[in-house]
Amino acid sequence: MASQIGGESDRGGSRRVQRSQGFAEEVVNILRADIMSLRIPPDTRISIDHLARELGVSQTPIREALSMLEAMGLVTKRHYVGYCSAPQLNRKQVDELYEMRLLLEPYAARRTAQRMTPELAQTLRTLSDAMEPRDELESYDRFAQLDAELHDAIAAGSGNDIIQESLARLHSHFHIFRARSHSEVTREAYGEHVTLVNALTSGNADGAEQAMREHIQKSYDRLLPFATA
Amino acid sequence: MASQIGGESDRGGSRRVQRSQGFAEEVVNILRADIMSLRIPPDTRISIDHLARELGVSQTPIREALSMLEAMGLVTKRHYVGYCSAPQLNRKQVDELYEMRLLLEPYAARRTAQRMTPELAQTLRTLSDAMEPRDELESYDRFAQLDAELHDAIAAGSGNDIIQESLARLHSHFHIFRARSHSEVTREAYGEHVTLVNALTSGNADGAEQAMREHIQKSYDRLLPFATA
DNA sequence: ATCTAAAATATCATATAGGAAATATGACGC
DNA sequence: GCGTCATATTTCCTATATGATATTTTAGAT
Repeated sequence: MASQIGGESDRGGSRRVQRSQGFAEEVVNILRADIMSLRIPPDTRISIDHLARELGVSQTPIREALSMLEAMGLVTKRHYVGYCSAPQLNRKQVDELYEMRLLLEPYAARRTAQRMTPELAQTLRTLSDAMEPRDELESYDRFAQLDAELHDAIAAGSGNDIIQESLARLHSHFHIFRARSHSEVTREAYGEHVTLVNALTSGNADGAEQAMREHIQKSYDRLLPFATA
Repeated sequence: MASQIGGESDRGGSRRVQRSQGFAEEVVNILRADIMSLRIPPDTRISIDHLARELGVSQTPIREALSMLEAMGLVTKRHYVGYCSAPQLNRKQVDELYEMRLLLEPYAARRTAQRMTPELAQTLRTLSDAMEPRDELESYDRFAQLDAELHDAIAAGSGNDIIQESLARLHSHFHIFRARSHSEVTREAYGEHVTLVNALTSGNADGAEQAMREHIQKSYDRLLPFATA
């Protein structure tokens, strides 16, 4: 078994949930952030009552939150055993993920280019600029966050909410796999993003579709060496 | 307010849950079946404690089940108000759904044709044959069920589990929209399915992809007259 | 008669308690 | 020393109780 999450040791008992809408939703946000940031490593037990004590709420909202995360595929459940964060993606799953991204994202980029507005162009440029690798010490977490926002903005720009939502779901699964990557990776990706955003903001549908396709393929090539199984 | 689900009147108090894995999972299956079969109409209140009394379990597993269904998008939740079955899909959502199907399913059909096995060919033929409109009185529910199984079998045949799962999710949303349809619709769809299965089982990748594309487009044309908003 | 406002009710949200299963611990025999 | 079995503990699963909020009903005034 891997390490245990939910014990009294981590987080020093600080971070309490604050009632915004409901406890369950807040717990979902906390756990999703913890899982996607790898603060909770993959395939790690998540104890209900430890978590309840740590967050200072009862077990009921915790169970609701874990049920939702289970439906999202971010945690798994075994009867009378408990919840686990989702395991690492294996090689086959990474292949499948990129196969699907290649079907959806280039098309979304094409549609977004066709529907481009000045406001969206500004948003894309801002995101792309923020990813410029000016500081070598910049964390990969930040890069991953901005990368996710950029791809989500492009998906949203396509006007198809269902595709956008599906891609967001894929991305959350994908996060579990990502490696803490090196500066050359972010530098390469930056250049591809610039090419992509240029095609998008100029309304070049063919160019945007092609740039997205190449970007995803190169992203796959960069990622593959880190594949475990 | 629309009608109320969960009262003591419907189902005559028969159908009790039987412990197989956990109550929550069983409740999810019951509610999903009820929603997809339109036994629970769209946009209908789902009361927690009524449901708990009806199924003979406490509120906790009910809440877990509803949380999962909410994450799946089959029910919506408002704080301190309760759960509702998802509303009808509007015109835009139907368009988006078919736009995405056209991206995934023809490709899946192509891959499935390339990977065809005798066992899968037999399965597809069996499903296709079962949908032959021999009996005019046959229920549309049964047709929809077989149609879902056929498309799922093709998606599974592609070898890409993530695409298969995504399509299954789309399909469950789609069920909410479907109209109780007429015999000519099932007859048309049957012919298209035969063409599709023939291309698939003969390993004709181009033909399968094209047949799937045309089938989905025609399915869209058949469905559109029923779009509400 | 209609509209407003306050009380009553129904339902949700959370907390707590007890029973059931699985896992961890330790003793015993080989 | 190693494997097996019984016990103890942990953790989960379900049920029930309490408090909070929205909705409905009802009483009163205009």
